[in-house]
Amino acid sequence: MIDRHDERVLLLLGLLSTQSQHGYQMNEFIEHNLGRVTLMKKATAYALLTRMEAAGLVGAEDAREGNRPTRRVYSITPEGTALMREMLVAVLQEPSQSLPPGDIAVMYIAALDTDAAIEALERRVAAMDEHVTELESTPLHPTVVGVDLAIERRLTLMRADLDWFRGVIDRLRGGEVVPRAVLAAAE
Amino acid sequence: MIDRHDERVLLLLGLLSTQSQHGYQMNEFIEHNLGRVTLMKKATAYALLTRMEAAGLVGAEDAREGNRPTRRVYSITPEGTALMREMLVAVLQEPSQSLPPGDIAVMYIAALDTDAAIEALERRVAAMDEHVTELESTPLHPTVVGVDLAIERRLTLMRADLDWFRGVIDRLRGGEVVPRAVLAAAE
DNA sequence: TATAACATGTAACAAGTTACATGATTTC
DNA sequence: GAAATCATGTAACTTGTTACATGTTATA
Repeated sequence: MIDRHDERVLLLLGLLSTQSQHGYQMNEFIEHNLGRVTLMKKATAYALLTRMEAAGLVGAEDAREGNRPTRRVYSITPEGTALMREMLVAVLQEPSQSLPPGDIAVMYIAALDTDAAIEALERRVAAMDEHVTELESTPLHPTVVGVDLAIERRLTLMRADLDWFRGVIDRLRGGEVVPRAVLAAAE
Repeated sequence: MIDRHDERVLLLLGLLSTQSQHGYQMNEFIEHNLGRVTLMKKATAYALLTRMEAAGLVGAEDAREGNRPTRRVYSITPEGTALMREMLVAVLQEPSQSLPPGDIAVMYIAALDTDAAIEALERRVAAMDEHVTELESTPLHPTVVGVDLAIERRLTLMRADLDWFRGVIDRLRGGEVVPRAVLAAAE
């Protein structure tokens, strides 16, 4: 029921590992502070919390202040803490065999004529450069310890990607990558 | 109906841009030659081809040899060729704001005690190293032009990630990243 | 004789997103 | 008085995956 490789579970467990919180609170925090590390939507977080409660990873208690809507306050359980540790080790130790978006397009780049390819890649490089600059000037994260580390990693990867694409542009200019039919032979 | 940012559409269009082919043929080719660049399953490819036909990107014709099952042979249309070009430019020019898997775990790395973190990261680094070596020794791709370029990019990104993780291990050893509560403050 | 390959597709299921319902309170 | 905030959750929709149905031919 709970996917032990779902990083969003890890995120929610991590948020609860320091403070008991209600769903709305976590969602606001994620939206305002962690937009850079997750794309999880609010409805998904609510659903996940419900499933995590059913799995015994978190406990829940209803609380009300005045006439406001009831808050469902979640607290991490010992099982949740244990799973968080397990998931951390599991995710950290196994390298993600992820497919970088854009790889299919890179594969077919020779299907474009050289000028069009160069133009497209120059736009990409410019946008990436801007993005790197923006990330570099981001102040250290005030609240969540570790976000800076994740951002640092992203910067590293982005810089490497950027350099690689610059190299491809150079090769396109030098005629090393020439437009041609995409398939040499299909068995 | 057809997502103009779906790289799997691009993949299928690319395959058809050189040769008319039937679905089974494309699926076999993808499974045997392109397992490194896509995770698309066969049923998904069949469904996509059907939708692409409805969208006019490909034409289809039934063919039969002897008593074998009928093959539905797809050919790219002028609209398909035009879309392929558009998609290539679009995907190449806009940098993918992708979230590298593992970032959440990296963010919470300080929730582990230092020894456990180092141990996990050493396993990761060893596995990544092996993977890099394997990719480096992969022979140039015999059939699909451009796969080598995509693999080269992956290698670049993997090497950068690898180096970064080695640096984190060093910092953990040097006591620069210390275990501590994950949240400093939640507003 | 059994099972793998050929070739397509459907049905059932799982999971995520969008949009909305609900109803009080605070802010403009 | 209108709109945004607070707080949770549901319903409808889309999409992908797994497993299977189908029936012939080649292989072990």
